[in-house]
Amino acid sequence: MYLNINKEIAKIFRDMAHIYEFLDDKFRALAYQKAAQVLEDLPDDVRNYIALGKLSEIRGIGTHTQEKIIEYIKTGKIQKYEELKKLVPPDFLELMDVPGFGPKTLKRIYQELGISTKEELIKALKDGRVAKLKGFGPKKVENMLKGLELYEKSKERLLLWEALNIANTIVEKLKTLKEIKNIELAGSLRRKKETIGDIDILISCDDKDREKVIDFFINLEDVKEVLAKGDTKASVIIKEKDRQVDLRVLKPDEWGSGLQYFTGSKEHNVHLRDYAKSIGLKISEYGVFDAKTGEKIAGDTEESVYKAVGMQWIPPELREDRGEIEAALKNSLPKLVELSDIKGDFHCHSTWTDGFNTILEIGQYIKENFKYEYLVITDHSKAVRVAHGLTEDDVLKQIEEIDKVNKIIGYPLLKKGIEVDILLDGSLDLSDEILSKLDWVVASIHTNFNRDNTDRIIKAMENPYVNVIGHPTGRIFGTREGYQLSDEVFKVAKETGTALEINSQPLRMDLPDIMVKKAVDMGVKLVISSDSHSLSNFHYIQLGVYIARRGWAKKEDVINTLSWKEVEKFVKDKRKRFGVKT
DNA sequence: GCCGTTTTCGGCCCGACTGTTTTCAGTCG
Repeated sequence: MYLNINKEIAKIFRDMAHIYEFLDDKFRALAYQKAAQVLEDLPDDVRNYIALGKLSEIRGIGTHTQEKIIEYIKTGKIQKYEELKKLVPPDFLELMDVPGFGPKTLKRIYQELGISTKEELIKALKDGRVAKLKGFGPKKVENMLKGLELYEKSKERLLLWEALNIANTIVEKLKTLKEIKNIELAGSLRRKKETIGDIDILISCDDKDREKVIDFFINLEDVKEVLAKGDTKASVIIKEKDRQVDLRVLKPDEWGSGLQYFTGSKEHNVHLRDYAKSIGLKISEYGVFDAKTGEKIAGDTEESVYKAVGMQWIPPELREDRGEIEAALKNSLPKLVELSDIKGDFHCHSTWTDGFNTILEIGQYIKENFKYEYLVITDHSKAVRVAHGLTEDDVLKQIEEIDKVNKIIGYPLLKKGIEVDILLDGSLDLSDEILSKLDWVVASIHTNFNRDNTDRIIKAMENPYVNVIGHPTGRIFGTREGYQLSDEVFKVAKETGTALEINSQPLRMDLPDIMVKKAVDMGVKLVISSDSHSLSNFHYIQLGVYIARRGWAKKEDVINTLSWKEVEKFVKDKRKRFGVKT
């Protein structure tokens, strides 16, 4: 059985794109690249789209790519791909991702030197054979070797939370320079993608101040090595995690178009510029121009850039070419949820199980550092032995403890909850009687990840006391990929009035953005949770908000934006639905 | 191979940089 068929086919399409590039058929390459992207962005198994006849409706998938997808599902392979593979040495497909290794370069090395493996190629680069080819030289060869090193390094991407912290430290230092007029993170960091390659910082200042600003940047104590320094750009490697940080300096009147361009994504920019072209405009990092007269129409702010092409300003988190351009044209972009909308947190652990802080410490910390109306304490239940999960008796005792702490705090900030375990058969490891005494119940899977868990999750959602499914896909970066959530899960969530969690732990970020979008589209409610195990963890909630925004979530989609009274209604409504007395 | 934004055929983002060239191809973001 296929573990993740969307990704498998996307991988093949990416390979095919590479092969077509190699064969100098760049537009066909583009088409396969796009189709691969679309497949990876699908929140659901591609077979379900086919069953509903909706696959070819998606922009980027046409009759021929659809046929090939169906062929793969039926036969486990794509004939055309098998044929194409014979035309390119297998190592070269990977090599095309290496900086400095374009299709033209590789093709000539293959044809003129008869080289077909990565190993041979490295040897030929080093012994001077490549440098002797016409149009090649020592510098190019040097850059290719450097590219190989960079490629190995860039395979390890930073998690968003780490990257944000590193970048913000530098931004704060830069902000102390009064010459800087604007400063923003750019690239995938500004879009809040799950993982980040390079850190891009954008600033604007007067021309005369450029040198001073760039010098200040490359002389920061965080900098380990300066890679490049020019008039408009500097690249450094910083001490922390040996990461590359690029600083780009813009002119103040090009701030908007520059920021727009450097924020990306590439796909978003291509689509945007393509559209602009169709209405007689031209967009570049220097501004929006009339294509005929060359007259500059906009560019000082990002708003002006989008406005010039008749669109709403698009929040960076949406700029992935997943329909935001069409929506912005129709003035129908959602108003995304914001951190300031969040009134409470629904998932955290105390010293009663595997948390580092007592309930009192947690309560006092939240009172001092957050403007929350409520925080639900949700320790583990007994099945999670490694965390000393709570028994029925423990739960009753903890309820008393929370009442005591609330008295000390002065108001009922802390609510009584549990992270109850979903067992292999989908039943829960605490009785309904105990669950009924709690304000809020998170149900999570902590065992048997390597199976389709649809049945377990659905059974848990059909329990009247379960309010949200914790970390729904079970993924952990670098450890487990997580299971797919079938359509059925979203349907039953909607029907039963059960929410899905956006777990904000940096290693989880679970739900992933594309599934958040699916939940939003299907009317399933979301809960953003820090899943804190220590006081500093509570700040992860910001990360969850970013993910929610990348999934197009509005305030109304997120339970944390409700007052506690409204949360209680959400809980009661579900119990009523199942005919339970409340 | 895809798509329809006064197109169902004829396009497919834009500009900078680099290294190799005597005017530009290849690559990148």
